[in-house]
Amino acid sequence: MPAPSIRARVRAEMLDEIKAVARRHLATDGANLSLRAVARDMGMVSSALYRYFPSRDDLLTALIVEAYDALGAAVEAADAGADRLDPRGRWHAACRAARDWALARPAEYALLYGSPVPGYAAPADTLGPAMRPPAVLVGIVRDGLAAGRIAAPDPGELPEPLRADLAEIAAALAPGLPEALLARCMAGWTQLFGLISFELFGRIDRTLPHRAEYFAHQTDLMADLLGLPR
Amino acid sequence: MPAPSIRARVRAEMLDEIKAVARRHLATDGANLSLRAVARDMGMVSSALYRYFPSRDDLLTALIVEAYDALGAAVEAADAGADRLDPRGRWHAACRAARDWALARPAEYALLYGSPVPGYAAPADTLGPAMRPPAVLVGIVRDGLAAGRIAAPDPGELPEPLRADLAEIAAALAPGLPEALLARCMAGWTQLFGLISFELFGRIDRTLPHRAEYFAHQTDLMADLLGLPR
DNA sequence: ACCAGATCGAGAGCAGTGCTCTCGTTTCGT
DNA sequence: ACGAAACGAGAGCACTGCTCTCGATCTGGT
Repeated sequence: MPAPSIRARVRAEMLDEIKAVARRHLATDGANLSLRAVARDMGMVSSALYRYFPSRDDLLTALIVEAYDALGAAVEAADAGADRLDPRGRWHAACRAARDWALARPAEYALLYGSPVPGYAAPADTLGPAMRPPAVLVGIVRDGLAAGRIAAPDPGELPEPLRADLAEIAAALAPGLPEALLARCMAGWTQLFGLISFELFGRIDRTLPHRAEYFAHQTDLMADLLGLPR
Repeated sequence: MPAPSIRARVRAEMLDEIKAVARRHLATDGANLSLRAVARDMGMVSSALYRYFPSRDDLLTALIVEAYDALGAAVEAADAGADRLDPRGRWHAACRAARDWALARPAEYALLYGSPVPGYAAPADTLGPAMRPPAVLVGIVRDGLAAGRIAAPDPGELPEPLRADLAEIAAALAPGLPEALLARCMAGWTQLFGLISFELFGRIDRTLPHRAEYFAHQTDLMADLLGLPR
C-alpha cells in the first residue's frame, strides 16, 4: 500500500472540511458562497484556501459533483429497495427519494438545478453524475418493457426528425427502448424536476398544504402517461 | 390633466432608462447585476442610482414584475390568437409563446424562474403577474370543459385531503373546475416550466437538435393527459 | 542525517461590489 | 421670490474574489 504521507492525509481531511463548511454556508447563505467566510469559519485566512481550490468556482464544482452523486445514489437506492417487478412502485420510490433529498438540502438542490451563472460552464466531471437520476427512471421503464408490463406507444406519433434524435439518445442510454417511450421518460424526468423546483422555490400555492400527496398524485399522472401497470 | 412637471417627466424617463440598461446588463452578465456598472453605462455615479431605486433588490424586483407581465401578455396574446373552439390548438399556442419568449430573453426567464436568492422574498407585487401564464392554461381547460370538449376525470383518484386543497384553489382560480382536472392543469404548467428550464439551462441532451419538435411533442403529451380533443 | 525543494499559512494589496453620508446645485410649489 | 424638496457627485465603509510575497514546516532522495 502506498502509505500516504502525513501531509497527504492532512490535505485530504482539509479538502473534506472545506467542503463541509462550504456546504453549511450554502445552506444558510445560498448560492452566493463567500470564500472568506468559509476561511474565517476554519480559522484560516482566505488566501490559504487557494492552496486547496484554485478558485471559488472550483469549490462550487466540487460541491456540485458530490451533490449529484449523493442525489443519484439516493434515487438508485430507493429504486433498488422497491419490488423489481412493480414498475409503478419503483417509479414512485425513485421520485419520492429525489424529492426527499431535495427538501432536506434545498440549497444543494438549487446549486444543481437552479439557474446557472452565465459564465459558469459545467465541467465534464459533472455530466456523468448528473445523468444518474434520469437514468434510474429510464431503467425502470426499460425493465418494465422487458418484462412485458409496459406497452410501447405508437411510434407514428413522432415526427421523423425527432424520432431520429430520440433513437440516437436511446441507442446510447437504453438500447432497444422505443423512441416514444423514451420521450415519455423524459417527460417524467422533466415533470419531476419541475415539481421539486416549484415546491422548493415557493411557487406552489400556499393553499396547498398536502404537498406530499400532491407530489404523489402528480408523479402518478406521469406513471399513467408512461403506461406503468397499476 | 395633472400637467406633470418637467422633473416628474425626467424622473419617469430615468426610471425606464435605468431598467432598460439593467436589462441589457442582465442579458450579458446574468443575475449578478452590478449597480455600479449600470450607473457607469449611464454616465452617472453609483450613488445617484439610489435616488431611483432604494436598493439593488428593488431594481431587480421592478425588472421581475415587468418580465412577468411581458411573459403573461405574450402567452395571453398567443392564446387569444388561436381558434377559441380548439383547446389543443390554444394549448400549443400558449406553450409555444412561453417558450419563444424565454428563448428570446434567457436571462429574464432565469430571473423569474431560476433559483431564488435565499434572502430575497418575492414582494406581493410579483404574485399577481406571476399567475398570468398558468391562468391562461387553466382558462383553456375551463373553456374546453364548458364547451363539452373535455371530460372530467374520475375525482376518486384524488385522496381526500388533496382533493380539498385543490377544491379551494379551484374556487379561487376557476370556479367549477373539477379538482382532478385542475391537478392536470398544474401538471401541464409544471411540465411547461420544466421543459423551458431544461432547454434554457443546457440540460437537454446535445444529441437532440430538433428542439422545437421535441417541445411540441412533449406539450402534446400533456394535452393528451388533459384529455384535450385532437 | 541532512538538505534542496515542495508545500503551507499569514499578511498585504488590488480591483470590484452594495450602500451611506455629505455637500453644493437645480428645480418645485407656494 | 423664497424655503423646501429633489438631484448628482464624491468620499468613504465593509465586504468580496484573487494575487503575490515571505517566512515556516514538511518530504523525499542522497
